[in-house]
Amino acid sequence: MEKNYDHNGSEDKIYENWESAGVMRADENSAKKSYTIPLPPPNVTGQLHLGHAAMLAVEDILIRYKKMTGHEVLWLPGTDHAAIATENVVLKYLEIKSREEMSREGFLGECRKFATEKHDRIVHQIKKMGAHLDWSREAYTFDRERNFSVNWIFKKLADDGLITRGHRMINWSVGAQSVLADDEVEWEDNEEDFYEFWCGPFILGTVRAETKCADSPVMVHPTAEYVRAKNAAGRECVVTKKYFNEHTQLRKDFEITEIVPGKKLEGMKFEAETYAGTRKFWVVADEVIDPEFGTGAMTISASHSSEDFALAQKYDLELIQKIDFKGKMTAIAGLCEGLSVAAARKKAGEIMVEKSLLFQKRPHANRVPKCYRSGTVVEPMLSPQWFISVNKEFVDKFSGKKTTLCKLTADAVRDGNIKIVPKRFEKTYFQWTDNLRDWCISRQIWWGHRIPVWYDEAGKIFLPEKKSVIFARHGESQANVENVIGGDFSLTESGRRTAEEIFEQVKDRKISKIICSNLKRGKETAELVAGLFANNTQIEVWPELDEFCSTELAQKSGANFRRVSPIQINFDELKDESLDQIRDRAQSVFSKLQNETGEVLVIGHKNITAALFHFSRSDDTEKFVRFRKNWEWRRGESRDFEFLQDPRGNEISFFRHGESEWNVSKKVQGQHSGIYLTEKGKSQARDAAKKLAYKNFEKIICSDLERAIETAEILRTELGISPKIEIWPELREWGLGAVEGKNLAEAFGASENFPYDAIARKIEAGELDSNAENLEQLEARAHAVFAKLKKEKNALVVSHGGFLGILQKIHRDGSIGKLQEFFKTWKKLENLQHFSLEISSLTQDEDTLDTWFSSALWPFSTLGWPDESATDFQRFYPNDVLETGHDILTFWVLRMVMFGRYATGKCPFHTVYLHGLVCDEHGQKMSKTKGNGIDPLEVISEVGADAVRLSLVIGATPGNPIPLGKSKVSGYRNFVNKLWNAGRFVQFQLSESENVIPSLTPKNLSEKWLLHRFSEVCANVSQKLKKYEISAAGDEIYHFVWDEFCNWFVETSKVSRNPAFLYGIFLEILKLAHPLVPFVTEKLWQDLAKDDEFLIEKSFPAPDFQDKKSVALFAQIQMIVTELRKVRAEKKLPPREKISIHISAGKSADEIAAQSDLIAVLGGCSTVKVAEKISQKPEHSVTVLSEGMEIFVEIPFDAAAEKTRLTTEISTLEKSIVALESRLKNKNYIEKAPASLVAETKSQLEKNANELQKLREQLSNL
RNA sequence: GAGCGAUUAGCUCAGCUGGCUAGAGCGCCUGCUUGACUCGCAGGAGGUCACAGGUUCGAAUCCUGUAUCGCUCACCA
Repeated sequence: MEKNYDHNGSEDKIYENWESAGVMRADENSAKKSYTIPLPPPNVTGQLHLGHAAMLAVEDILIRYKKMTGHEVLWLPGTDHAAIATENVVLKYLEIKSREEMSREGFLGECRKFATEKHDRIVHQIKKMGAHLDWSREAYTFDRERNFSVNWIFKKLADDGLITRGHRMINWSVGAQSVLADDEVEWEDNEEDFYEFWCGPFILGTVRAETKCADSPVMVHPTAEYVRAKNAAGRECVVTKKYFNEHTQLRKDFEITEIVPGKKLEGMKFEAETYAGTRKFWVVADEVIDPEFGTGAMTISASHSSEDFALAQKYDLELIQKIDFKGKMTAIAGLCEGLSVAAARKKAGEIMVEKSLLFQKRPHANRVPKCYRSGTVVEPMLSPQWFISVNKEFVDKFSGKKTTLCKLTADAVRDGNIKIVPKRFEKTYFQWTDNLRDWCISRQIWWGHRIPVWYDEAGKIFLPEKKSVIFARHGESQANVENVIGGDFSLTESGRRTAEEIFEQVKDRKISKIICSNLKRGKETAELVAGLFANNTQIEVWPELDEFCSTELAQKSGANFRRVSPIQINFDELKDESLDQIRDRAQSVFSKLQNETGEVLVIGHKNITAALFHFSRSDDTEKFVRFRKNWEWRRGESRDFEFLQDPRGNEISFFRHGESEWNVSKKVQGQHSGIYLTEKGKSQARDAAKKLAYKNFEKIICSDLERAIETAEILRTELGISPKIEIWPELREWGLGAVEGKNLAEAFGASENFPYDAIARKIEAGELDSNAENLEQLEARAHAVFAKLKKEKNALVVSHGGFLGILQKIHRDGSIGKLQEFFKTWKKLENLQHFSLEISSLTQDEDTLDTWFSSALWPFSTLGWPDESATDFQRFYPNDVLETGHDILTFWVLRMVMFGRYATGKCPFHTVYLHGLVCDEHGQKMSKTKGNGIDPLEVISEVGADAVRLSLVIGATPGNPIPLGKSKVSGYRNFVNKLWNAGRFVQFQLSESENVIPSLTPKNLSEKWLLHRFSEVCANVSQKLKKYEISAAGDEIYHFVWDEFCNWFVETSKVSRNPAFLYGIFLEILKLAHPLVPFVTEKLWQDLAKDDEFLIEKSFPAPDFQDKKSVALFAQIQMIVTELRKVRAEKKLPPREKISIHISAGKSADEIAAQSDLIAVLGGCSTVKVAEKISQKPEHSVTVLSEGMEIFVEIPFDAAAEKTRLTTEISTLEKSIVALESRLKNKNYIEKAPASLVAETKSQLEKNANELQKLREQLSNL
């Protein structure tokens, strides 16, 4: 072993070993109690900083401790896509100013590439800290799985009416042409002109003179006193009394006519000139007006200030945009139109002077919001945004009670279900929950979860649709009986009966279609189930639903007739189809399913269905293998497969009326009325109705011709849901004029069923009479129908063959074009009874969601939610502890609680532990400009991760700044090295004997003492960790190892060698220290312990050894030794020079005498004589008192020096005696203080008095 | 402007529900090439616990006020 611990040589290797051995993976099947911490995901493009390091250290200690105390721990890692931050980094990296320089897809591609590249860096850095993370479950806030959760909760919120769209003030950076988050705005102190100008009789004040061109009401304070004054010229003036008194000019020129409390001003109306024209004003009183500020009156710029906007909403004022998004004045600014804000302000001032509106201009200290990126001014602007209504009531699915998101969030902490460490942050938490405003979740950036909202051309809003497909597993096949895997076998008798079981489960659903694989057992089951439905439901065979067991595997198991459970499938061995291929197949099935309408029943196979369930949300093949192992599906069992589907535009179904009398007699129908359906036509309508039953039509719209109305009525009756019928004459068949009623052959010279070609030719050629509709008319009618249909949703339209064709053609091509060509395809569709058209197409909202939206789901979106039956969710949710920096309590923690309670009904964790900001050793914030920043990776390579962890954890209390400096770090490096060297000592001792078996049986005094102390320390550490007093726990370990084990015990062990115990206790100490310093302890464990397991797999020590007597005796020995050392130091005796001592030890003489060897070695004595009482003090000796004993040390002494020593000791003793006595003299003390304390005081006094007595004797004997 | 926190040794900080002579690390001073470790060992000096009141038998600890510093939020027509 090296003399100094080489962290660089061992840490990475140890971590690799942990990882490859899989010790850090949480076993979802374990029976142990779970303990879960979600890792706050660092920015994927970020670098590890000390805040991360502190977070990792604290969480790792908790995780390792819990694991060693018998928990199944899951510490789930991941990264955050950090929307705005990443976008900015990528912009910089690409050296472009704005993302608009690229296409959306192109830019996102660059972001994705960049994020993937940087991902490995941050992950590597996290590993450097020794974090015991389950990398097999690594997640990313912007992957497919998380996107699914995001959309799911968005949909849920929307369904509960909690998502709204509204206007809201945003920070608009004119320079960057982008919205900024509040924390991206920098405030700059500025001295600006404060304009005070006339507005009718009022004098108003503002810095932003340019915005005062279209304000309407004048706001005053309701109870403040206003002065109404008039000058000789009749000019009126209304200002607060204070303002009036402060301005000599006003006092001089104006004469007070009236003093009015504000309320009387309310309702006052006047017309007044502004710099941009005359406007009407009225007066409103509101408390928000500060009568002390300015003139005590103001007007409202609703579109350019958030406070004003709030007022505008309160008083329902018109919103007038005065500045556009380019930072230029709009037309309302009159002469200032088109000017920049700064120029407009100057110009407005000049106009005010011209119009003598300006009363005065004075300097005013102001703070101006600036864009941190472009440095330009940030304008508050109004823009449409999406919100979560946090104060709106809804019915909580879990409690069944009415509540609000805000209440749910606050109550989680208020009811004690979540504890915040340190507690004082609960105040901050409540301060937020009590004043929570609607959460604006939309961001005008590209890198993020796109808002799952679509609009049609009319601006109507569409949300994703929840869709459910029923899956049922086929019945038992011959292969099951014969224990063969794969192959194409038929159902057994019992397998055939499974169909009835399936039917029972799904009979009440409106199944429109059954889909099955191309394998016999699937098809047969499907056929049997279909047969049980009265209307003989349609079956579709999808070969892509075939099971994926490989033929090789089938042969293997088939040949041996050995049962191979799917759980034993070695996915690497799948030769026929790789995991990647299975994934692609599952995903294509998924997208095909999305095109299905109505309720669909899929008869599936176990493995491919599992793949479908998994890969519909995820691309991760490794996770699929695990998922599959936990996924059970009984034969015949049905399950709902729920997913979200992008909305389609408004889809309208069209239906051609059934066969009419004239169809049979082959007469031209056109718009001729009085034609009715034949019996065949009626039954056609009834059949069709069955097929359309799943659609839940709200309305049937039909033309006003009898054959259509008749059809509509049959449909209505058959559909059984009584949609109303609306008659639209514009849905009539095209009008053919004079030929109507004639025989087809007669009219068009064609006897075929329906001579479209001939009709088309005639219409195009204009050969029909003027009563017939021409192409323009037809086209206009079709467009009118579409325009009207856009307002409908879920309607069924009953019209006529020819006109429906026109509608279809126009929908596809925009115009009729050549009818003949069109009818070539239409002919093929002649027998078609119905079709659907998407009347309007949808476009998705351009905006993305606030990063915190996806982060808020982190504690459960990583565990399989929204699938609440997911193994991980069942096993590891709720989480236990959420540990993070206190600065994001309100941003993140609060939102996790909100979404957690809302989406899962449970608090996502029970404890929130907040660490402080890491700062330098003088408490200064670390910053690049100050140059006091510390790069954790640099420090790790200098001193090792263990030392860094200790530095960040010890001496840090939750919520308070964590000071970190070089000296602190090197101090803990020294500790790690100390531990290492203790290990070296142990190894050296072991090398001196053969086959030492570690033992925890103490044989001598110091071993008993140490084991007793070790028991105490373990208990204390556990206690402290339970209370999250990590610093105190670390401190205790630090001092136990260094002071008690190294400095005392190792020294004593040199006196009486017992390698077995030394070995045993040292291994236990390694376990104790492991959560704190995992690397060095693991290294020592591997070097010393003869054990194949890693240290982390061992139990945290919890010995229960008590021996108070030995502890007391050892304390006496320690005192003696310390006193001797003091004497030696004072007398400057070199260690080589041994001393002789005599101890007068009273009753404990025998016990002390038994330890004289120990005293001799530790105290550097040549002889140690112990007696009950030594009556004669040896010559040339110094006397020291310790624990009621007298120790005579035989050394030449200097009487003068001895005198001063004794005098000072006497005086301190006297002082303490006075204090103790005065306490005991106090009656109240004796009566009110606890008896044990009083007794203790008494004995202390006695002891001190005794010592004082002896010291005085010694002094007099000198 | 509002809220929260801090003020303890030269420096950085512990001190949990009040209770022996207020602790640690670093630094400082004095010794020591003791056979695990100079990234060490032994010993030592150093504090009116910001200030002023109050509660209490008893206050660094609880309460009130003052001062200084820090953090967070809001941003003022």
